[in-house]
Amino acid sequence: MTENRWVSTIHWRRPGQQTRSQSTQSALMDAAETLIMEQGTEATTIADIAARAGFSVGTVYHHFKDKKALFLALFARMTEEYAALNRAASDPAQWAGASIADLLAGYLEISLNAARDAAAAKAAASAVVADNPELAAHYAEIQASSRRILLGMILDRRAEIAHADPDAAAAFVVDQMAAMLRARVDPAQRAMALHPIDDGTFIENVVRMLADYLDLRPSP
Amino acid sequence: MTENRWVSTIHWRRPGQQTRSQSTQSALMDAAETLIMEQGTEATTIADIAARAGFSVGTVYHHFKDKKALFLALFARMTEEYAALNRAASDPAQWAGASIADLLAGYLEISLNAARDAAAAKAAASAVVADNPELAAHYAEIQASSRRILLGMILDRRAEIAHADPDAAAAFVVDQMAAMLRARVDPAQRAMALHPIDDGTFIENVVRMLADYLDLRPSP
DNA sequence: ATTATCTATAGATCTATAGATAATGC
DNA sequence: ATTATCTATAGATCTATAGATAATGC
Repeated sequence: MTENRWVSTIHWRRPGQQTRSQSTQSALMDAAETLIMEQGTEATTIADIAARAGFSVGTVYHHFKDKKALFLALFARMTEEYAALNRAASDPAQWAGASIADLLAGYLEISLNAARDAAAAKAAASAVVADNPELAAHYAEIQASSRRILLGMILDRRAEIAHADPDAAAAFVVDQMAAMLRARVDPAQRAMALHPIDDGTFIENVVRMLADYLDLRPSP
Repeated sequence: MTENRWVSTIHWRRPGQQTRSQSTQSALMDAAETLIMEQGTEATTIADIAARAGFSVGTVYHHFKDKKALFLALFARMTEEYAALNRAASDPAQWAGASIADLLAGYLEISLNAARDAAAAKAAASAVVADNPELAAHYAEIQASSRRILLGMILDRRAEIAHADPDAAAAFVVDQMAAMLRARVDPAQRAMALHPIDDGTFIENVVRMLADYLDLRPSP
């Protein structure tokens, strides 16, 4: 084994070195992601992952130091995708002229789309975090940062808020919106809904509820 | 081994037969519950459970047919406790004279208290359900039934609702309240909150938000 | 006598590695 | 020549059982 084949903190193969093998790594990670979502982390064996991706057990260990390294790589991949989405969505220029209600609706729409596209990645990342408490803080911070950005953009439009305590009300609204979004996106929670509605209706009504609470009025 | 020692569908020891051994069963189940919450179902071994409860591996198998039976027993125990709480809380007599806002606040308060008391049981039950998809429907139904009862009680007071579509609005409100409650109770989600508030403030503001959405007015 | 518990272990998995073979790069 | 892959397997766990011993019940 060559030196420095594994980045020490996040033990997977340094990307870009062997372009040829990257598709194998992706295939293994995709397989792991799907299997974790189907049956959880512990029940997902290396042999399972190899078979699902169409490789052998040895190949998995050629690309990843051990099982944990593969799972950490999965977490890092999901994290990066999320951060990229976040950067794109929180570009202030994109929201010039938008009202608070526009911001809320936009956040909900972007999040619902992302959740649909990256359902497997998110579910797998959650499962990995559950088994690796050392990641929990980082994961929480990633989630919180996107909300903090939204909160900042809302508070830039504080003049629209007629609620007696705009700062507390805005933070409350962002937290509760996140809770409603989470329940909407989590299949287990969604199965318990009394009243199935489509995404458009969901967004519309959540925004109305939050806007009423903030007591929004057109900015001067 | 005697015949019929295990109830076939839910494979654990028929209760009441050997009163003497029930405390052992409870101790094993309590240990399993704690361990599952700490490290998940797969990582929790029979040896772990036995050691935590102060018994040997053989004892676990004397009381439970296999690992799955122990987990199903845990699920059933939590289910029964939840159903009992539900029966108590949904007694219409208890809510005579209550407004819709009172109902919402009451539901939130009861749920928060129950969640605090039964955090381990709920977390363990969720983990068990995640590994046993055949339970998911039953679990969802249990959760949904408590919401359905609440919805029924709200609709009995339909006259208070000035929203254009009282039925849809009430169902939406109950679903979103459940989402906010869930986020409040789940430690992982709670860690991401931007704005930490105490239970009383949480209840007060959620009720205000939901009441505004329903556009409640005093019943005639 | 019957039930509860313990000790010891067989059998089944699963992780990770060693060593051989096939595919690419210079 | 170097990297990717496969096959085969050692070593570590973990589940579940068999058989012996201790504790209770009649």
